Amino acid sequence: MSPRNVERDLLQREKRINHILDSALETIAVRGIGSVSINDIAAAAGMSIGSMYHYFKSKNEIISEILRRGQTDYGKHVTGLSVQQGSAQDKLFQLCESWLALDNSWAYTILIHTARLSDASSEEIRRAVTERFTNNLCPVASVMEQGQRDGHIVNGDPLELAYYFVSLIQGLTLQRMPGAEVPIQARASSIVSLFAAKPQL
Amino acid sequence: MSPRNVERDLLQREKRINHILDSALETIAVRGIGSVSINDIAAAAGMSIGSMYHYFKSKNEIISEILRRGQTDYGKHVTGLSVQQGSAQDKLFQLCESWLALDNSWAYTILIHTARLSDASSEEIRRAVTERFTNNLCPVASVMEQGQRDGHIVNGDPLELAYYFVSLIQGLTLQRMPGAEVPIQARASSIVSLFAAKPQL
Amino acid sequence: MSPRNVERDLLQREKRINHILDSALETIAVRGIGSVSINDIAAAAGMSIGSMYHYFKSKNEIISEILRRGQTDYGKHVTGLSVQQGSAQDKLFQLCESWLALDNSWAYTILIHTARLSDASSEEIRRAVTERFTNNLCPVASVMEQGQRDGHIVNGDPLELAYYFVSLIQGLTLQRMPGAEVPIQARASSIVSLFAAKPQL
Amino acid sequence: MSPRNVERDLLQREKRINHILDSALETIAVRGIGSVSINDIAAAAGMSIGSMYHYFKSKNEIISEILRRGQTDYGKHVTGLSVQQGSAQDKLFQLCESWLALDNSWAYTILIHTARLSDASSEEIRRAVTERFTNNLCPVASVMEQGQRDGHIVNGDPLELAYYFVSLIQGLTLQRMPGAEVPIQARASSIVSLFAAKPQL
DNA sequence: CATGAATGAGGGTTCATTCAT
DNA sequence: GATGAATGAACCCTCATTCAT
Repeated sequence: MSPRNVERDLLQREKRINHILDSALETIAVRGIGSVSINDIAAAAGMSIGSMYHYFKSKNEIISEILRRGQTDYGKHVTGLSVQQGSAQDKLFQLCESWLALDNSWAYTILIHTARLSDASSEEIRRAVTERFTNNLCPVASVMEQGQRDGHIVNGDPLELAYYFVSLIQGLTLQRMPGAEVPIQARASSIVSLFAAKPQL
Repeated sequence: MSPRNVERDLLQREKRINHILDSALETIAVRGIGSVSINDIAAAAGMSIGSMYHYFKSKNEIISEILRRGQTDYGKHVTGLSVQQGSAQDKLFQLCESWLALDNSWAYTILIHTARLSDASSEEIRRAVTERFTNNLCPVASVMEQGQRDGHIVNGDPLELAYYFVSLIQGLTLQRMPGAEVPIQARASSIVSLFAAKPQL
Repeated sequence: MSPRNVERDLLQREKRINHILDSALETIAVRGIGSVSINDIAAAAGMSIGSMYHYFKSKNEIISEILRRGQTDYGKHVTGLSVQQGSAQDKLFQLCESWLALDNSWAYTILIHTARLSDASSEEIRRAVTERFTNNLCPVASVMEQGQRDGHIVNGDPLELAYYFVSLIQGLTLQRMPGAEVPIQARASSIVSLFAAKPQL
Repeated sequence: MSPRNVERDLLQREKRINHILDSALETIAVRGIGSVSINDIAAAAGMSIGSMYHYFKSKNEIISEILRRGQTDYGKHVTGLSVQQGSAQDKLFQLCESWLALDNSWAYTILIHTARLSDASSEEIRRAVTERFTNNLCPVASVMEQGQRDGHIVNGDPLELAYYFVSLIQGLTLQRMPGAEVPIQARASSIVSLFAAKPQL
């Protein structure tokens, strides 16, 4: 009736959506994306199947939204990092560490890769994921640039270096799938040092 | 007793098996591993569903065999490379190039990652894939070692360096999924140079 | 060419048929009729699937033949028993004992019941089995009659008594399915005594 | 929260479950347990295949439930009979009559036997059926005991006598499979008289 | 809005039977 | 005769989605 009710309803809706997405991500992280059904997500969110379809058009949209949220959050995070005080190496080191930690971000990375690899996800999802991935390279590239200006980072196109850096990290993340871990330790300092400037004799 | 040419039958069987595996790989490469059904594979191979089960115990076994074949072949390839004449840098360069080329090996890499990521593949498959992956790191590590002896490759545990090198390449491969390609060029020479020795001043 | 070869061929064929039937019965006895495939029978007989269809028109015919053989053999056995020397009670006792023993005859009984119960067996099989079953009651009925003449067996239509006797035994056999045995001991002497004459006061 | 009438839903669910079980039993009675598919049961119940799996976890569970219901109902029936007024012979007579009538109980008996014989039913089902069968012997045994106290029933372990009595009835039931009936009339009075006391001279 | 029963296409798998060799 | 590869219909079961309540 009153505008306040409408507003409150919208807030309520937003909260529900976030709750569903959180529950879904949690479930997917534990059980894998392929074997998670709408039923499972609904159960995890403590809601009915029907409600899922009030908030999302399809299962695909849920996955899509999880990815969008995750990548957007990561984008903010890495952008924040890039404009911080500190050396480029420190920033790359932090990025490495936070990625190699097997926390939430890890589940996101796996999910992102799965989404891009899987034909279960639509062409549209795959394109959007890739686009955001590419955009998220920019802050890393600017860190590389900063490092080059300071003489700490190897020469070359900063975006290309960022591309290698992120691909390396993501490649490593893949090797750490629970239940199929490669028994080799990855160390952030070693990784960063690969990108260190090579002084000319 | 047996009026059939047993030897020829065995050859025929082997040929059929290879044909199925090839068809399956091709189909998976195009359509993705998750949504490829036995039906699809049978159609691609030009055979009936029932025939699939003459040659393989289950769909899982087909996937499993594709992976085994691919990883074994790659293992031979990289081992051969490691014992060749030539500088370590050349060898890494060749490895890069052959990987970044979007040929068959690319489809294998995707398949391997998907298999490791997907909960559709059984625990057993994931473990076997990871084990072979780890074993295949050894020849690369020996190339790293050779390079270090020659003063061309950066210091550090050779196996760890190999781990980074391969992860980097594989990470890049992921970014090149058809239909979702990151619009950045990866260049083998740049990648190899990350692993180049850093002369001390 | 020569008549002797034809004759020998026929003998060979008969031997093969018996071999198949024996192997099939053995397999069925162990694994149950429902889960035994032509493939299994062929393997047990050490022959090829194709050969099965040289000797039998269908799987149904194999089952059918096993039943026919088994019931015919049993018919001979019980007829022999009925014309032997000895008291009616002794004969019934022997019949009981041989039936309650968990030997080959037990597997036949189960098979017969399964065939009669199962819709997997055709109407035709079921009718044939029932007809042979009914015929095989006659020798038992004649034993009952003998017992009545001697004053040892209860009054009543001998065929009806035989029907009860055999049904009782068969009912008991069912209760002794391996893996689902009723934990009560059946004793031949008690069973026979149910059919003992009831002296009038 | 829930705009639906929860209580009515639960009632509806119960009704549906019973409807499915009834339809399934009917279908099985006509077509046999082995060749009844989920499809058949769904068709008989006028529902979709998917719905079956809303109400039951598996085909096995449907069979299991039919058996449980049937045996439990029978257990109540026979227990009620055993504590009624009347002579033991009357009670056995009634039991015989109700069993030999080719009504619903007949289908249950066949189903029970088939379940115990068939390897299609799981080990678990077979065990449960047998256990309930054994328990259901007790009321019959107590009738036997009553008869012995009154001097109307033959001597011997009451449970063993009950075992024979029930096995006899069940054996007879088997001989009356529609389409394969043994052409001999079974009469309740004759059967009961087999268990009558045998006066000592 | 909330609910969960209903749907049915599609998944992997089995197996009796046929037939070219 | 002997063989076993090939077939394809049928099995049980899953699950994204719809819709009456």
